Amino acid sequence: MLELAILGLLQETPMHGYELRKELATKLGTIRAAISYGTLYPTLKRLQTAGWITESASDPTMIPPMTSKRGRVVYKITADGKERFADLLAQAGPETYDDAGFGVHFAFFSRTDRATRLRILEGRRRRVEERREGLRDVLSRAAGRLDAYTLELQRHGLDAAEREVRWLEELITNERSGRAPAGSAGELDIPATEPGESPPEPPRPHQDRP
Amino acid sequence: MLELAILGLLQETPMHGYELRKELATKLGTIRAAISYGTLYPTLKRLQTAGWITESASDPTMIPPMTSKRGRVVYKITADGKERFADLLAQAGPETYDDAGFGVHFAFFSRTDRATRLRILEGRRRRVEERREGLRDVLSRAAGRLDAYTLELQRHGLDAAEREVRWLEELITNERSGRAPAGSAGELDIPATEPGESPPEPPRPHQDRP
DNA sequence: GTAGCGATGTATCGGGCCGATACATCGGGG
DNA sequence: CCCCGATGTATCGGCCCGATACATCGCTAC
Repeated sequence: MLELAILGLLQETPMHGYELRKELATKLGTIRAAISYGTLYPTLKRLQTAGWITESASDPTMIPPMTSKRGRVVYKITADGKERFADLLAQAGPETYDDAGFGVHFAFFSRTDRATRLRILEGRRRRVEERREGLRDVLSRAAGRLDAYTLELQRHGLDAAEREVRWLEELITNERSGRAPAGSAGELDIPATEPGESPPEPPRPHQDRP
Repeated sequence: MLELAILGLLQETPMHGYELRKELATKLGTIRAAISYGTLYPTLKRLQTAGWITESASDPTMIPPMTSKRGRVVYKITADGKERFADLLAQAGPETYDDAGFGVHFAFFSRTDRATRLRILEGRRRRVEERREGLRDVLSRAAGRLDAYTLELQRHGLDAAEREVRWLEELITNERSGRAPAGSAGELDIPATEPGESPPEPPRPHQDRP
């Protein structure tokens, strides 16, 4: 999961670990509060070993001071890494539909073609619906067996599940009719890839108002 | 976290692993789908080593057949284990306020005294409020920097956070005025603690839902 | 000036939890 | 009679986390 997120961010611009962590935190703030360094650095090492990213010392953005005793390490995505990123984005395993997996995929939807977006949204919807049904079962069948607080917890969970299904339904409808999310702001932004890199991102059929 | 949940369930009645997993799934269905055996069995071993639970072979509920080649293993909580459970229930570290930690604690609120309940609810509220503020910041300050999908994700997360704060607020109010959750069903059940232990579980008024 | 402090920055270690996998028994339906 | 799905116990590799350690930079306070 982290792999996908890191590759995605490095595709926009090279970064060092600390920066990466902050970007991760704002981009995936809904999913996980902040990635631990105990996760980040080993993962970066792993990606490097696999050849998806490369490490280059000292950073040009820090021009004047920085006597560089121990320079920061800047990570950059490779061609193989970009390929890997595209693969991860498009392919959907079961882990694509849990909270974390879905969140990461969704966060990079602007780099995903519409067919894949729909596939993922529908997969996620199915997942949440199953969860919702499970909770309904518990609340109807096992109601007498559980104490008031446990029941309240289930009720709150059920409410959240129902709400998410509705949210997903709305997103799916929008996708089908060729609209961007909905949003109050949000430019079409992020060119990121050089011209002539990937076929995705269909004509971008504008977006009309809510 | 799992430790607390297992101790809590075994306090009600002895069980074997498979059963434990199912109970865990229904009681904590909102928190984690189903606990993995790769987690459960090592944890049970750990609890056993620590002396909180004991393992006894073959199960009386399976009276007639069961030629018992490899009997099921029934786990039972010890006196030390009950003490440990009480400690874990009352003490609140930072991990008590994340999604999983809070969920488990809340699920055992009927075994917790009111003061602790309030402390935990307020701690959780603070946590969720921080998260909410973080999301608001991103949405106002970094809005132009993020694509439409990422923004939509943040918006949805913000909505969920606001909703949870309201939910917690309601629960806190109820606690202060000496009411149980709200519930549609759910007996006062589970004596569990010997008489003369805690004052909790006051009467239960009502409150409707939409 | 210098001492502390908070932000920036890289890195490791022990441990919890997960998914995949293996293996074994039991009741029932085809 | 045989296979299948539910019941049941158990291990292994691997991801990810929190705690910890260490070093530099720019700022404020004394």
